[in-house]
Amino acid sequence: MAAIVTRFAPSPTGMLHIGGVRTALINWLFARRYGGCYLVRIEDTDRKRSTPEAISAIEHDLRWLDLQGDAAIGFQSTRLERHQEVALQILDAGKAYRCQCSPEELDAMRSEARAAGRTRVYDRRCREAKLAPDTQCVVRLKVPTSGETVIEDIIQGSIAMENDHLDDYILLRVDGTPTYMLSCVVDDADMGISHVVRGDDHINNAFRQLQLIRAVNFPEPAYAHLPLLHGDDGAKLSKRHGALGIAHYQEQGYLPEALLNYLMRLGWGKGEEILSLSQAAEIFDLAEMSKAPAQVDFARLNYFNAQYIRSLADHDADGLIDRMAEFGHSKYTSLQQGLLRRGILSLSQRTETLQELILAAEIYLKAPKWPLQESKAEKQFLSKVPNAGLDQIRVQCPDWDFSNAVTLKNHIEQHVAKHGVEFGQVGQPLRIALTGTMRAPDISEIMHTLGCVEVQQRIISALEYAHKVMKYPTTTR
RNA sequence: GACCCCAUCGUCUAGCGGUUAGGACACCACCCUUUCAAGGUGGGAACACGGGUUCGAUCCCCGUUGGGGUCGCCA
Repeated sequence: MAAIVTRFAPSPTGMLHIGGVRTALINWLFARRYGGCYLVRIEDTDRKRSTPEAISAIEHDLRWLDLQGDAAIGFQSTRLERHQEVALQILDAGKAYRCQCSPEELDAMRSEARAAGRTRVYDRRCREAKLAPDTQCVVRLKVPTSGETVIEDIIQGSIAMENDHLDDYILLRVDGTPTYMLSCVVDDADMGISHVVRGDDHINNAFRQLQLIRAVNFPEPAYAHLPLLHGDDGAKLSKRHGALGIAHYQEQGYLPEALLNYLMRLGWGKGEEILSLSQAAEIFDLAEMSKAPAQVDFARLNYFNAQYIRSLADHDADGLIDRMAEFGHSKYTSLQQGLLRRGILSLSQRTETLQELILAAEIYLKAPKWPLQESKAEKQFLSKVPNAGLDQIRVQCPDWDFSNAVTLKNHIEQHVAKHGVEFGQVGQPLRIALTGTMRAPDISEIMHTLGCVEVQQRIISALEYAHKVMKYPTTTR
């Protein structure tokens, strides 16, 4: 078999959305599976609609996802002359012709065709006119008027289309620039693309592109048309869903590998659900993909992201902390890093995104500010603090072993037993004194993470506040 | 409207003629428990419909319905 070469070919007319990323990912996966090459090409032949902002956004997004392609990103606009050359070649061969129909005439044909229930719009009136090169006109491809074109699509199976339903579509515009149909086919051929893997909104293009490929005798690529993704409301997903731009997911604190893992599982169910890209690349195949469209489900995406965050916290805490710093555009001091290293695992069990993780980590990086933001927590604290003996804990701290949470738990349990109360009567106010919130990790976990000195200081601050508002004694002395 | 495609729990999926239709997310209950989680156990929940083919259809064929895509001098 010839070398496998795939490509992802976004047009820079807007944000890269989740559907486009999935297409890129599938291209990547397939190329990797068969030791092939995955390329990226920007389809910017429409210079009116392509923007430099969109191009840099796409480059940024692909870099974030690490789906940049195995060679430098190509730009279709740089290959104008080659596209024109091929068009002229087809023209010379008599397989294309000049057409001078105006947009107005075409509009008329369009409504006529629609009214008549015809798929083909253009009535081919210039087909045999043999217009001179100097007249203002476009170049159209002569599509066979009979027979049918069959695509053996790797995902969709065999799809047939009657040639008479196909238009003599435009290759070169009036201004001489190539259309997408032309440049796509030429670039695919010149880049040696063996497998065209794209959204199934391109199925109809495949029939038409095949006519062009045959007209110029390019090798025919294999096709695989992916069913499109739908939004969670069942509506179609598109560039117009601004909120679904990939940058949005990055800003929310999703991990690219989690997003990709989630996306990979839409339409492909082989192997374990949580599968790294390299694991997936070992077993992936296009033929196994579902023909049915899938809806994106953010709850499920969150689950995948949470799994990745937890696994990172468990196996590569420093790596995760680095990513938190990067995400928050901040740099942690070595003291803070130490705190995070100790606390990250239990924090990760209650967060789904980097953003949430950073927020949750504040309990270790910042002492609670009294009065508390969380008034319910403050009420809870004030009501239980008189019987909790927090100051005794503070005094005993230096004698306790802070090196791990298990021994700390024993110390606290002994303290609780001495007081003859329920654990919660001490644990609750202590947790709030230490973190300022009721939603926090295990109390001994918190103390272990914070360390003796910080625990003492936070207890003092909390008791001072209690004293201030309810004349509660700050020390046992 | 014409053409093309699709159809298993709410969602993502497994299934490739004979299964108690499996798993995951979400949801509910219980357990664990010092809060919040995580974890564990259990539960409800699906083959769109109608015809065939067959001893037997979720699976094969044909319709219907529903959904999607395309119909640009956009890509």
